[in-house]
Amino acid sequence: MPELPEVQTVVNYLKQKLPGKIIQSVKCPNGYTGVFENGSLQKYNNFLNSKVLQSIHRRGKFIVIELNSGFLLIHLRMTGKIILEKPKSINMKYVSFQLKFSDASDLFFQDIRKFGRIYICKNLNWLEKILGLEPLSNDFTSKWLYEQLHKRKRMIKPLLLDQQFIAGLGNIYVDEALWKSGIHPKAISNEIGKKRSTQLSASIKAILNSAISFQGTTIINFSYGQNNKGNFSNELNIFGKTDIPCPKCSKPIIKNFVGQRGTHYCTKCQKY
DNA sequence: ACGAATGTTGCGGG
DNA sequence: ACCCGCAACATTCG
Repeated sequence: MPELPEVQTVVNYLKQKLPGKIIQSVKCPNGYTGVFENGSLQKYNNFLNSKVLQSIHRRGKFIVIELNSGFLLIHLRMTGKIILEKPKSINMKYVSFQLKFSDASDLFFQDIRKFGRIYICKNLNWLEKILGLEPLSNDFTSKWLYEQLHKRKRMIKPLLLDQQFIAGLGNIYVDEALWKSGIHPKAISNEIGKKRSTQLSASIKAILNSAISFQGTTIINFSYGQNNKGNFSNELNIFGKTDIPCPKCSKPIIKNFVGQRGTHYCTKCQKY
């Protein structure tokens, strides 16, 4: 259930391992062909065969692998996991995508819930169309955020989760950022003042950067490489802390649904 | 034992 | 434009 920091962590890991590898073939070990977002296994084989993996970066929650011609993208969704060194006990039942490289190594995409998707494309124009601003980019300023919040009239939490608005935030970090900036998850975007809006943009950047430095958050099953876990779990203030005293005011933290997403917040610290 | 919930996203409908 | 409900799927928790 990777969000921006987890995807960045995976990308940082892949960067040291993948560049230079040459694809020999594509497999779908468990037969779940729904993993191929744009075409059949046959088409993926045709497109990827003999391609050289070059640079790797993150855009939103997408892992973008640049090939010598075209791109290979991976979206982990809820339970997707990339494994490079084959463990003795890998359960191929959950591996829906596999790359075999010319040096006899492999990339396994293991995905228990099968929501993850693999994309192939010639360019990234379509991606830029569907994704909003990168929250860690220089363009994401307090001024930008304030203006954007006031152009709309939406509940702040669903808005922050909207990938077309800001790319990369998910349930954990939105809850954390709203708590840190004292904003109620149901607050209406254009009613958030300059001060808290500025606080929000700063909180988003600070939390994401901190989470990246801790290799992300593992709650249930995020891991990368050889089962490395994210260490930001210990740094969470609000997510998953139902009934635990708020670190700021000691009032027990509430969990409710906001826009169909489980949402943690403090009714004393977070105001409309 | 069974229904509900899980960190994601996309769709259709109002 | 936006919100809601539900869908994809498997596992775990209460």
